[in-house]
Amino acid sequence: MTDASPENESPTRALEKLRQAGLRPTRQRLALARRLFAGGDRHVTAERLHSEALADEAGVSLATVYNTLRLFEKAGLLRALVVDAGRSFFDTNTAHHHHFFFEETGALIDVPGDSVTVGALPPPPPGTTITRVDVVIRVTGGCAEGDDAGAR
Amino acid sequence: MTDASPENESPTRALEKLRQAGLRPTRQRLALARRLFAGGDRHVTAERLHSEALADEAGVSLATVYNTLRLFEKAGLLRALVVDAGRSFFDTNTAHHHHFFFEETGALIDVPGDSVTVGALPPPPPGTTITRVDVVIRVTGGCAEGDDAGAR
DNA sequence: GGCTACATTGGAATTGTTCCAATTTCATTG
DNA sequence: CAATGAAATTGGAACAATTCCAATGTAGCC
Repeated sequence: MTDASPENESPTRALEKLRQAGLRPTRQRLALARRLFAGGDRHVTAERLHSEALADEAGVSLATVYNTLRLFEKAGLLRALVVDAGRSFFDTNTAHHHHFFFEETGALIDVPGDSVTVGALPPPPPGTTITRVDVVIRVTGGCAEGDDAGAR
Repeated sequence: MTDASPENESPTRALEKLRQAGLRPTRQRLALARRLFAGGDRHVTAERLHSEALADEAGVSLATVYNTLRLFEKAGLLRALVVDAGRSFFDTNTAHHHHFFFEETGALIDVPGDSVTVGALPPPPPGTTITRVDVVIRVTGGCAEGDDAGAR
């Protein structure tokens, strides 16, 4: 990741995401967006993203990581989710889907495809609307290998 | 849930819970257990239980509330759940069930009966075992009235 | 009653996150 | 290309929830 090479596509994907959300493409945001959206779907904590981003040319402060993550979330680029006490994960997959959570390692991975089906939903309490249904499948054992394994 | 005691008074129920879990029935534990198990199912945060317990004759410190909640959880008397960033709820209903979460108020209530059915579960990642499946139905609007409404 | 192991406690320490005021960068316009 | 105002970034302080710790208190047993 030197200067923006015109023919390289990964830097462009990040930029596109920012444009699409109408956010000013600053150096820091690009660095973070690149880490978030370059590969496949990810589940990151702020701390982890920060420590990764320290390696990037443009240093990014922890405060900015938090600002940016919340910003991206508001812009619909990320989905926040809380599974474990005292930590938020940000999921780059904003489509409707569910998760496996490895209790030992604290890792989180997507449940493949539509292999979880929530049958009949109960009627929401009067006057309320369902915004989202989260299914978390907690598992133990095995050596979990999500993209966040070892984050604990 | 299994054995009905001869004289099920609320104070006794708490004592029974402690006995059944093999925990020493101290004044503080009894006070907390009474608040937790006297009525129907509850979802409390440590802070809330603490502020309630301050009204009891035997004052209970916040540290003890935390100790006790974790202890009760380990003993299977409570189930911890995390829905919102930075707060744990303790659920007195340890049976398998799911929740509505009111995004505005931060309240949590049980989903009635078995009205949520999780259809086919995906195979857990190799080498792991499913310990639990949590379904959280997030709702907005309406004036949420769980037993924790206003806790925010 | 006295012993010992376990409980409780206040307060300090930790952790994850937000807030804030000062500085830097971005994009625009002259 | 320099000046300019708005928006972004930053370090560090502030915060909230929780855990840790060492000192003190209590339950249950001989």
